[in-house]
Amino acid sequence: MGEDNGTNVYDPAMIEQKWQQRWESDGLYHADIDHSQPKHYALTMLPYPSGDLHIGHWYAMTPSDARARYKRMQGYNVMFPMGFDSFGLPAENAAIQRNIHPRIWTEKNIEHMRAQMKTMGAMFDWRRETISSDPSYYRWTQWFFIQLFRHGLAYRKESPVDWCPRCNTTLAREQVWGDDRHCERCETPVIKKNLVQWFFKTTQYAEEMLHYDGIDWPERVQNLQTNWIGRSNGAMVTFKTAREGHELKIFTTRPDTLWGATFMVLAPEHELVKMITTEGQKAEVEAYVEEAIRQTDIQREATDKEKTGVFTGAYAINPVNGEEIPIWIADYVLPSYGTGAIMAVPAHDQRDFEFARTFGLNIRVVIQPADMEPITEEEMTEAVPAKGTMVNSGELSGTTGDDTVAKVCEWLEGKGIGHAEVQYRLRDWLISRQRYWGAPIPIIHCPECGIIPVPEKDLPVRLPEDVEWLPTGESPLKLHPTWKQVRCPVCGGQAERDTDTMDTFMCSSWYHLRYLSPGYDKGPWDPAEYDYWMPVDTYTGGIEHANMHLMYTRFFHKALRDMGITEGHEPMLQLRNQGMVLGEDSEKMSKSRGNTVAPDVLVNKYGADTVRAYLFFFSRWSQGGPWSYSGIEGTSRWLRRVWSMITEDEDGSTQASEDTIRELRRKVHQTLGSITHDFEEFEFNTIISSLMELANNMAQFKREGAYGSPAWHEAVEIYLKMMAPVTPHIAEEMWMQLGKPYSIHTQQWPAVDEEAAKEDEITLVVQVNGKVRDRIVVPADIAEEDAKAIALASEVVQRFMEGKPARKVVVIPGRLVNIVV
RNA sequence: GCCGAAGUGGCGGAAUAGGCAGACGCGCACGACUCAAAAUCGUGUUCCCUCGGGAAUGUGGGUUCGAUUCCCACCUUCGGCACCA
Repeated sequence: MGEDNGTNVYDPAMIEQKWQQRWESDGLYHADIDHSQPKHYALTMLPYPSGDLHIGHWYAMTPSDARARYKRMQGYNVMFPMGFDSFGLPAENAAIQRNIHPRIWTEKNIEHMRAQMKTMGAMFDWRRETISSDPSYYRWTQWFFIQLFRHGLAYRKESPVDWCPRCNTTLAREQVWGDDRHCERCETPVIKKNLVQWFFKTTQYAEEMLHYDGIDWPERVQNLQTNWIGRSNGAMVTFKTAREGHELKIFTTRPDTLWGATFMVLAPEHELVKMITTEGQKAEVEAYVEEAIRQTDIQREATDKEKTGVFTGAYAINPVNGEEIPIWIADYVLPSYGTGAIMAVPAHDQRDFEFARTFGLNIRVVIQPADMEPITEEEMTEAVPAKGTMVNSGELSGTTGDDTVAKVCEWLEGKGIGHAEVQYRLRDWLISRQRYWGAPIPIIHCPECGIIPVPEKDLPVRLPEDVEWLPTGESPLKLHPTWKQVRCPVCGGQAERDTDTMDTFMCSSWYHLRYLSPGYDKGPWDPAEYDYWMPVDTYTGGIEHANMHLMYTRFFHKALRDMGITEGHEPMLQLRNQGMVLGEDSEKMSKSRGNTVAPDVLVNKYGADTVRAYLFFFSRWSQGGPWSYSGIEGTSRWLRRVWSMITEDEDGSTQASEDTIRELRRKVHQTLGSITHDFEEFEFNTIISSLMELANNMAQFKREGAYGSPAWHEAVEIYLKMMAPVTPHIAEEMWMQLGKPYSIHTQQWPAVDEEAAKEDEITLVVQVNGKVRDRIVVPADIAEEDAKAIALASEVVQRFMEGKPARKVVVIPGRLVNIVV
């Protein structure tokens, strides 16, 4: 063993480069269809090519890689692809600031990041690399748009949408964050604009997306998605205006309070406002509407502000009791939820209560909770939202119990004035972006024929190369002199292309499908590849995508399923989320804080294996946490120790005792058992601790003369196989130095020898009144009675029993005896 | 306000079908090697103590022979949603 010059020091830079080249030239990580093996599609979220790989990328990708490698050693045919989500704004900003074409900027970044990524030593099959800004990719993104359009799932409408004044584009609801409603990307507060935009009907799948049957996704993600979809049960009830008899539908979750409705409120934007406002109220109403629309969402949605509103002069008839009640408008009613109109029940809804008190409107109690004193309108200081017995509610007075709402719905239905209804908070997905660097929306606007999809044979609709960005902030596609000029595919007349591009989340909704066959040109993917690899077995990535990418991709899959394009109900069976690596100051890493950690520098100093191992080790993967430069020294030390333990001969000629050999094998197989479990559960930190612990034990056994024994050879072989997924280079190098067949990464994951792992002796813990008083080494299979006898015989135990008789003795076989006196 | 997650040594974190709290690592201390230092190796390291023990997993209760783990209430931190009818 050892190098020619006699020294054999661990030189990560040398061995990592060597093996990366060898693996690549051998195509060791190529994943091809092989029906003789079970498949495993492992996927980690693809990065945006920002230009520099940061430690967060390593944190997301290398554990995912280790898991994929483990699966491969378990006998699965594993595909682990990588690509780039390469459309998006930063490319365009670079174009504006530095006068580089977004395509060139993106290509350069991809090239650089690909090279950086290769230093990770991950098992990416680069033949399957997919780049979403490539025309061969966005051709199919556009094709999907057309399929959605044909199936009525893509539509255009004018509505008030969120506009980022800095990015000069509209944003989806999910991309507007925080109390100040800022742009997810540049943090500028958004404003509202009334624009005609394309939407996808995500709401059509709201109900289905609430169900997570058959998928193993974290509760947390399910929770976030469920909250975001925001299902609420209630009733739809039709009121009518008193004079003209206009229908006025409202949604309520409390139909049991219908008899307490003393007025109605419409959103200022409600279509009926103009029609019903009386001549006398017109001026006041118009002024209010104008003011409401002018306000920003933040001003308008501030929950702590005083209630404002205006009477329309009109009245509605409450269908449950025929009462005439006034119709007001107020900005606390949102146009975008329910029907944009409510019945107001001030006695039982705090918002309505405040409104009623501000404007002196009637309050009527119609619910009496069981555990409260009888409530009266005069004495109320706040609304009583609790459920209870219906009172003052005509023939339904006295109705009570958990099913009150259901009973009322049934009654409403019988009368033909309403029915049970479900509302969702989820909105349709706004996908139009007024920017250049995205997939052009493949639509032609013809003055004669209307909205016409680009014929599939004409796809892709390519982005023009010769573009310039004007300070107006408008999209170069709109300003381009000729690009939008096109013949209508139907009538042949002069028409115009849609100059908007698609939200990049559209590109990432199906990238996992393009990996199947990135070069395929007869369809978005090769059906044979689809049949073998789909669905994705394990998907890993950041939790921040719970309400964006992960919802869009589910929507996309379900929509395609209903068109007969995909199969199954979900695209990704198992999802796991990593946490975030923070700076040493426990703050989020950022250049402005100066607390970033550069992986390239670390790789140069320690080698990729150490960086990988430290990232696995320092915290629970799902949790993340602060980086530590002194912490990584510990993992570096561990790898150097393992290196010398395995590659250096032992000088001494001691012969290990049988006990030592037995103990060595026991530790090895016990560790194998726990590491196997940890790989299944994504518990990477304890994989490393177990490996460290075993290395400490093995070093001890080596000193005791175990070196060179069959048990030692077995231990080393198993040790290297367990290391292989986490530190692939050093494992491969030591494997080779031991003369084992290339490659360690194609070896079978070892099986636990249960017999070897079994303990012969255990330390029996003896407690008196629940406190540990003695520890006695006994045979592992000791009988309960014997354990009890030994425990009671202990001198220490007798001292603590103080001569009192044992009232009760609890024996947990193999663990402890608790004596109660 | 609503939904969810988390509180364990000086630090990062282990341990939950209820059974030895603090694995593993960092840091620190001491020792070996060295002229010396670094590196490396070894030993120790929750706190208090009258060296018999005692206390301790955010706080207070409860269930249990026994609770970091289960139940109730509260405090703190973080994430998401929020005039959503």
